[in-house]
Amino acid sequence: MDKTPLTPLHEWTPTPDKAIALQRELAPRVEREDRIGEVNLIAGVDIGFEQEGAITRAAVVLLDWPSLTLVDHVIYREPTRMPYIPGLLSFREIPAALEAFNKLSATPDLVMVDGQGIAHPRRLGVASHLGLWLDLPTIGVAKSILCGRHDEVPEQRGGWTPLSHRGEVIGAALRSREKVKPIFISSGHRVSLETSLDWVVRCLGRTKLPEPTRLADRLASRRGAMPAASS
DNA sequence: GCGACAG
DNA sequence: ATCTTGTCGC
Repeated sequence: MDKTPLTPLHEWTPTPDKAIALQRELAPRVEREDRIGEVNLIAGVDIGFEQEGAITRAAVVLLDWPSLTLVDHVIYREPTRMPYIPGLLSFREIPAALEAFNKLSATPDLVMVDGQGIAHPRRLGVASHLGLWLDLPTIGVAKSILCGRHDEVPEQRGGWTPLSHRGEVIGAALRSREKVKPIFISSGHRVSLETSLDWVVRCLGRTKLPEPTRLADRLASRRGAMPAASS
């Protein structure tokens, strides 16, 4: 495996062409097979914005497995560095996400990210990119598709259909809840698609999004209160 | 050249 | 992503 240090995004705001070149360079380093140990802590990550998008707000929640109890949570704010460009989302969100991660009280064994993993034009969505940086198993949990297509999704909860792009299965459309539009799961780093689906389903409450992502979402967008931390 | 387009 | 209240249905 390539051990070359990754380019530090926090001190570099790339132009679109440079960002794309970096994605092509990093994509081969993403591991799509399982390389995940015992899971006791699962993290959820999401980014929100304030003041017309001028401020980026990163939120990370840490949940205990299997109780799915909130163990810790962090919110980190900083000036927004880059505009949103489809396909280059990681360059806009990762710097803030990493800062939030550094303030976490413990290192998670698995991370669920709001966005695509390898279900990306160059196979390096935000979940994969973040996984490389953290060198942790990550799963992409997206609410809509960036690229790829799929057939009808089974109606029952837990049913899924492969998401394909250019003749390759890059993820899955998952019915996380009956009678609700599916969510899109893809391996981020060090977790296979099958294992990703297992974990997402196991973390589902009676809501559309799995707990890690759902809670990070609430924190990042300033809605509702967080369940009391246990300990 | 014409759409599509994570958050 | 964000602006935003109530409301229909399981």
